[in-house]
Amino acid sequence: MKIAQEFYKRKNVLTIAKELIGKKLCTKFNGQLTSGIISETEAYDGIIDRASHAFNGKRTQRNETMYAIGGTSYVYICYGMHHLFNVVTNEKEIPHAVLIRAIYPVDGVNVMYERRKSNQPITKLTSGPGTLSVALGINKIHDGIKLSGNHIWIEENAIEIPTSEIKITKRIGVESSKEAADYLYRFVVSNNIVHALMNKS
DNA sequence: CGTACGATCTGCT
DNA sequence: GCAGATCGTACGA
Repeated sequence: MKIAQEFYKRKNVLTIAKELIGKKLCTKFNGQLTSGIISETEAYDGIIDRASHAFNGKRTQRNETMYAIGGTSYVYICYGMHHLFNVVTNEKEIPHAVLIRAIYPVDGVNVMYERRKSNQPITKLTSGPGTLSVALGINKIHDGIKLSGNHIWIEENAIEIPTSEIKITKRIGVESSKEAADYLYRFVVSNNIVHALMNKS
């Protein structure tokens, strides 16, 4: 069951980031379905968040998609080679976003191994924001597409993650963002926990 | 135009 | 734990 757009249009990006944990991120390109349980997210709180690309209302060709309506895909290139996938939230013109930092592979696992060209154990196959994009086949060409479509979407929880297993920490890689470096905007459940929960049911 | 810098990953130690 | 890879993007001249 695909998540309704109302979910993404809500105002509190932290709530959305936390609730995305346990949901299933899916892609389908050339008829190949791949998906995984979202196990790590980070919230980027718009123009008042120094770590956000849209801090202080900054608006450029790269981050234009952040100003789109909630439920839009925002993909940008990081360190010149990694395609990072975000979900835009809130209303149009309000540049909130949630970075998906890790998933636990579910559908199309063999396809994901091929795309990654790696023999990692399954808990490590898509455990970072760059690697999950490779595995799911997400590129910059998918920047700006709607999650209500049939290429990239998110489905309701496949499993329930106990709240006690979700850790809340500072965000990764934003040390230089002054006060924003200390915000507790990261939500994470270990892929080992997800692995155990998946194999129980 | 030229330059500096990342919301990272990998492999080696 | 750390250095190196690697290049699109932003921004100043």
